[in-house]
Amino acid sequence: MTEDGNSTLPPSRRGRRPGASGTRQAILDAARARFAEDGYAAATIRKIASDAGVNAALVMQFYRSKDELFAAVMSISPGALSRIEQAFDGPEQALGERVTRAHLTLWEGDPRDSESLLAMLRAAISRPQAAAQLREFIQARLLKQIRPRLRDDHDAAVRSGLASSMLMGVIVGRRIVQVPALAEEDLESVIRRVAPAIQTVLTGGMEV
Amino acid sequence: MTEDGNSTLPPSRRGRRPGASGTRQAILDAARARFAEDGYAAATIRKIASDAGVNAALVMQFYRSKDELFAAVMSISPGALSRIEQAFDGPEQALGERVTRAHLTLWEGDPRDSESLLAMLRAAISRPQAAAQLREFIQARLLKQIRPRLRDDHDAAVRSGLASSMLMGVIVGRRIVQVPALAEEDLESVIRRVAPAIQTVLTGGMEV
DNA sequence: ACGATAAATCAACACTTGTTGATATAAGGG
DNA sequence: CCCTTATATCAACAAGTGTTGATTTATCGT
Repeated sequence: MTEDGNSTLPPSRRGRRPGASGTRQAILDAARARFAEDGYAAATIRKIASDAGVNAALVMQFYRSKDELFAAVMSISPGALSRIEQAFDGPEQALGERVTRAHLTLWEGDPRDSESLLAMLRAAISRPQAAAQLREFIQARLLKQIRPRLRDDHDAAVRSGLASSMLMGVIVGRRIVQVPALAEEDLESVIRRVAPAIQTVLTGGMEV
Repeated sequence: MTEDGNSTLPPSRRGRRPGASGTRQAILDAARARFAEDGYAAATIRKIASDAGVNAALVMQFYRSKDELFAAVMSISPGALSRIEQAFDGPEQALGERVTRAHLTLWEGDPRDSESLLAMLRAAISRPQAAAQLREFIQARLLKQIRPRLRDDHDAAVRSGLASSMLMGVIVGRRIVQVPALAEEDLESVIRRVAPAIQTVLTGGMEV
């Protein structure tokens, strides 16, 4: 006994930890979850650091500011985006159903994407920068796809903007405000109910 | 800057001001606008007080805490609510149009109401209390009206929840995210495009 | 006129936030 | 081995937050 071997003496928790840490990614994951759950303001650096099992100062050393950390979180995988774009291929008769499904599954699918989007949405409500990002997502990505299928640009912009906004509203109702009837309803059933309405907005007549 | 360097010495701006001030209402108005514009967290007592041309401590003396001030702001006038309820009277064929119009005009009408709703929506994203309030607004008020017109309760709840959420989404797109095509479009045109979709959600078939 | 009360400001507290500089430990190349 | 670099913690700052107690000035009932 009295032998101070190797195991009993790591008193100071300071300094670099042994092995490959992967801490940077852990911080990013914690940040994404926190931003999505609490919004930008309420998601403090200290909480994020704590979630990642790390000191707050380290977060600042990796990502230089809270803003840059947020920016690092705000990205949607190209794969998810292409899945949305593909939704526009096919018979126009089922356009609403495909667009609705693509949207809702993106917003409720892989946390890597859905949490980013939720965070973006939450932040868009309090931060102009995030609002601009979401605006671009809603506008450019969808408009690019919808435009060729509709008559004139202005019409296409309004229709696609409305469709995106309404689908976004469904997400807000389900995930944020958590209207009981919506939050409990399963995704497939929601899609079945919403799709015809989106179809109406996208292709339905209004000039009648 | 803006230092008033007049030579007369109007002694100490302290103490009660002459005349009936109406300051209490001014604080409430400033708070409503700030909460709607900045959200709960970013709307500081000091900013609200400054908007009302008053010291921050006075705000605390009138409304005892920031929470109570917020609660005081969160109320929609009975008149506005009854206007919404009336929207459900009439031929079912035009139900979507009336509900859409009632909603959108409420959300974009008298600032007394629309700012409260915007503030509620913004706050719902960061504060569970506000989320519950908005949930109740979306659910109870509308469900009570829609229920008699639809077959079973579950169906009615889901349909009315979806309609409200989608309309809320349109507001978010127009007022918060500010999707250009939507923000620029005038209200009447938006109603004309959205109404058929809401009609579809409320009364349209799904079992087909 | 007087005293109670309401309306207003001031100064400060206790706390949290993002951020920074110093320091400590590990990893890796020469 | 040493020296650089990446990883980690600690302590503290400056700014901003909601909130409070003391104080000053006007209003109103008696």
